[in-house]
Amino acid sequence: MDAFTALAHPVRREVLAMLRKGPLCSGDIAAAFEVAWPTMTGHLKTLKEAGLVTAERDGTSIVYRLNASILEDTAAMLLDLVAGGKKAKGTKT
Amino acid sequence: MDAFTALAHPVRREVLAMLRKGPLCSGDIAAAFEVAWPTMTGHLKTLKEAGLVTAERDGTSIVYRLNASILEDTAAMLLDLVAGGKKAKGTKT
DNA sequence: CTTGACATTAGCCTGTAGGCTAATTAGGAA
DNA sequence: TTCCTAATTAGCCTACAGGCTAATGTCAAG
Repeated sequence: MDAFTALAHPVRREVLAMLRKGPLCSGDIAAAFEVAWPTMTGHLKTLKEAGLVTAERDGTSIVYRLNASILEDTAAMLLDLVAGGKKAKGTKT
Repeated sequence: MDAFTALAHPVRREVLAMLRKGPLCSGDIAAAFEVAWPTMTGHLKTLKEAGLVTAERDGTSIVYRLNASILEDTAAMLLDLVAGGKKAKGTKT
C-alpha cells in the first residue's frame, strides 16, 4: 500500500504523531487507541509496507520507529502538485 | 471525504497535477484519462468536497480550479507529523 | 519443558470506494 | 419549442479496507 493511502486513515496518522516523540512497541500503541490489538497490528503493517515506519524486535517486544524521510517525501509531492508547474524554478524565459 | 482520503487515489492526484497549470472543464479532464466520464465526475466531486478544487459553471461547461491553500495545509500537516513534537519551535532550551 | 506475556496470522463479516451504463438535468442555439 | 452538447445523478456490481475473535508463533523465565 502506498504512503498516500496509508496516510488516509486517521488512526494511522495518529500513530505517526505518537511515534514522532520516540519509538514505541506495539502494545503501547494499541493501548492508546480504542481498537483491538490485531486491528492495530494491521495498521502498523500498512504503515510499515508504506515505509512510514520501521519495526525491530527487542526481546518479546517489537519496537516501531517513525521513518521521517518518507513522510517528508510525501509532503514534498503534495507541495509539488501546487508549485511544480506554476512557479517552477523560473527556468523558463 | 477529507483531503487525505481524497489524495489517496492516483487519478485524483493526477487531476490536481493537471489543474496546477490552469483551470479546466470536466470534459477536458475526463478525456485525459482512461476512465468513463461519470467516473471522473465522481472523482471531481470527491476533490471538491475535500476543498482541493472549486467548480464554477461557465455556460454549458463547468470549470474546475485548483485550491492550492488546502493542498498546502495538508502538506503542512504531514510535515508536522515529523517535526511537530521533535524540533518544535525551538522554544525549549 | 512448561508457562505466560507479547504480537502476529487466519478467518470471517460488513461497509463503502470506485468502476460502468443508462437516465436525467442544464444551457445554448436553431 | 425542439434539439444538441455538457455534465451530473441514479442504480447496480465487484473488490477490498477495516473491524472483530480465535488460533498461532515467539521469546524469556522458571
